[in-house]
Amino acid sequence: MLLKDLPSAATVFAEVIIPLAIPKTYTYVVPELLVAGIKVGARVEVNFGKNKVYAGIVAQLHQEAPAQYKPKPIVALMDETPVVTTTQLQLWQWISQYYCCTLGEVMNAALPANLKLASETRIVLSPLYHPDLQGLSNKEFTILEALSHRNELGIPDIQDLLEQKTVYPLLKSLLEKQLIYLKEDVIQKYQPKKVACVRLQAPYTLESELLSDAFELIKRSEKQTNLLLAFLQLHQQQAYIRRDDLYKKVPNANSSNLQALEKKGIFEYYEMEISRIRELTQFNTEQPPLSEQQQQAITQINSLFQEKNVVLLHGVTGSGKTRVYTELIQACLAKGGQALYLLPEIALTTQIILQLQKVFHNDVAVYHSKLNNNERVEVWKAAMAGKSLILGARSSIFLPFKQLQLIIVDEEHDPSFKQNDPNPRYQARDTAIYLAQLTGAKVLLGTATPSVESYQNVITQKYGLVKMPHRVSGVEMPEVRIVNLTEETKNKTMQSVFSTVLMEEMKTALAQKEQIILFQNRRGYAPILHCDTCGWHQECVNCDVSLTYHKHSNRLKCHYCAYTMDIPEACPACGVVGLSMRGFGTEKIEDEIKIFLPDARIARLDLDTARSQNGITQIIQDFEEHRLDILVGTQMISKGLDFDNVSVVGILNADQLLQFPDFRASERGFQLITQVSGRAGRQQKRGKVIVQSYHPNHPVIKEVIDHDFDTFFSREITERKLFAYPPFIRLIRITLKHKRPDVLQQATHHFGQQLKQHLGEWVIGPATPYVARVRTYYLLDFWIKLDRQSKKIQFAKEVIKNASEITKSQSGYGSLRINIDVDPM
DNA sequence: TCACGCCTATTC
DNA sequence: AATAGGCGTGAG
Repeated sequence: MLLKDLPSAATVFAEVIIPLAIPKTYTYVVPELLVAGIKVGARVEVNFGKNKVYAGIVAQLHQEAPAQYKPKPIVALMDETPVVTTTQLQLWQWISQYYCCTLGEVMNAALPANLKLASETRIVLSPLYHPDLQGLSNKEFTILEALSHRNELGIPDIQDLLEQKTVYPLLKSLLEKQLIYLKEDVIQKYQPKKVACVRLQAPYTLESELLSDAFELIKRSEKQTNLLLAFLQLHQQQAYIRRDDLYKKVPNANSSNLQALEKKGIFEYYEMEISRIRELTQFNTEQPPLSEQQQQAITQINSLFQEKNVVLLHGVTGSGKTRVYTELIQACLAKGGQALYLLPEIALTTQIILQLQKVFHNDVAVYHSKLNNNERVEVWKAAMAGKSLILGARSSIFLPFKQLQLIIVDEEHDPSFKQNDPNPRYQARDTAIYLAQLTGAKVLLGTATPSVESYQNVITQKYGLVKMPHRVSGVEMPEVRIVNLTEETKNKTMQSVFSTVLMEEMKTALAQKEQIILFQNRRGYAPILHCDTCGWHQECVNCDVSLTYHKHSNRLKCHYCAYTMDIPEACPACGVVGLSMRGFGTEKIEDEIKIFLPDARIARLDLDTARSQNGITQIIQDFEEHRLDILVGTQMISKGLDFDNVSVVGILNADQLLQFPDFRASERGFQLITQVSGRAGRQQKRGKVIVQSYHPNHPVIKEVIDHDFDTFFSREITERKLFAYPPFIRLIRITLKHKRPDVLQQATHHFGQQLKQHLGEWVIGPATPYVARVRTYYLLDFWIKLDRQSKKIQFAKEVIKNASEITKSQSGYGSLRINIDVDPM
């Protein structure tokens, strides 16, 4: 070995997180030139694999040379200051360990796309190319042809061009013939937003008397004079003047007028980097005074925070929890802390954003999935710079907080805090509690319907509890009435899907110009297209579910994958013409109301109507401002919306809400019905809730009617204990997926044996899940029930990881997918 | 005979 | 996750 190959004693190595689903960090040499500048938490450009370039995050720096291999060098540093704090790295580590996924997957979820880096192989034409070249294959020629028209192509472009996936051999041969080059570009994607602005040129300044000279200079041009006047006027209100603002102020001015001013040495143009975080111009700091109940709650929360890190605020719908939050946030900010306000994505409507912006002005930044990438980076940087309040959905726990002192998790019970599908399958509420431990912050969980887990933590004294049992300003809880659908059907008093009682209440409400919400947790028109003769019904070709009929598109749609198809004219099984519809969804309800109440203004809020951009906001705003009388919706309408004129809420089929195929059925049902009911009667008047059900004696329905959370909880917790479900045990679900059912069977057997060998009777399964095939993959589940000692849990996770490694490495099981879901919901 | 597709190992 | 290399199958 040559002397120069020997690592000197001072050689520095970096452990780098690569944004992929690979289990470890990778070790790179830090070239001597970069040693001084490299930092933990900063991004570095590294080569990975044969010819890939990634932006990795430095997780650790050390001097232990790896013995087994010669590490590659870091290509370049991408940041002078870290983009990720050490606290975040600790959080990532915890998530990857607790939720059984790789650090790379956490990194992918945590980092806004623009802070990641794209390694895009671009193909460029070589000057050696000539159109008359001989000896090229058709495909090679096609590529070169395309390149001579466009000067650059990506791999996906070429795949599209040739309509085939494997293009690499072709490119390789072209590379060997030196007809193309590869341009391996690492592209920095984030671009600050810039706007064209105008300022005074030296020697002119705002106050100087020289300005009169300027006016003198342009006195013959009315437009130029107006422009200068407009400029001075705008300067009273804002720090910088956009060119577009000037045009708005002086509508008849054009660019030649401005250019004239520039030529005369009065104005000059410059590019200003502006923030994409929308700035609010209207201020209104006045908050309503605290009610006695709110004041008490705040006092209790603060005193509980002395001894507990987490407090549960159990306040009925309409008790004014938000006002309590704002008070606590203000106190936190006053101490120089940052606060994070987490809530379900769908509840992040303009309603709550505006409400908080009115109090906190530009101290609020909003972070959610609808932001574009540049906006995300700006919120990221704002958080790092110490932005006071971040309002955000699930993923905002990943922001780089500097001084986090308070986390509020609103609608704490909401299942959407759990990410279910791609890794990391994390529960944002639980992760937030861990994050708070890292930063020394306090956590307030707020809800009208606490999750069984959280409430059990109250019972065991782990969390503090504060109650707000009354609605603001003495409004009564809504009156909940139950309608027995079995009887109504028997007595033929149903009008389509509406009972007489509901119909009458709706008519009364409309007559008094009050609004109505109808809740049906099923979208589409009819969930089943059914042949009455032979019993056939249409299933999805990719999944084990029946297709839902959507009237709007007049097609059958799968709610698990993207599949849609035309309606068969006749039954494909027996040939009888005329299939009938079974069941009903939001779309049908909307249609039916139009028949019975033709004058009512109706809108529908579900995944189908909300998909179109701004859909949700528009519909909610219309409803708020009384341009609509009736809102029909799925569970979307149950989340954090406050309307002040709703007097009737109808739940069309409560049984459906109690039929979730798992142990959380009752909990979900109780939460949904209570939350939807809570939309009724919020200002002066007591609202009415009509619950239609075939099983009016179901205990959960009784408990909802009585607004009796305590009875619900004690009954539910007894059952959870009896049947060994969370919160008494810890649950891990492992799903195995394969396109071929026989292979899946074998692999599952193999995998199950290993699990059972180490975990014994803790392993349940394999069991066929509720939907046994999704997107052409067959599924089988294992459930692991563990007692809550952390040692055992850690051991079980190791066993699961090993078993999946071993099973996947077995020949024939290469394309087997194994998903591990810790604390599934 | 080579091209394509499927499977497997590997990535510092 | 991405991808190169190994090996088995099919049309010229």
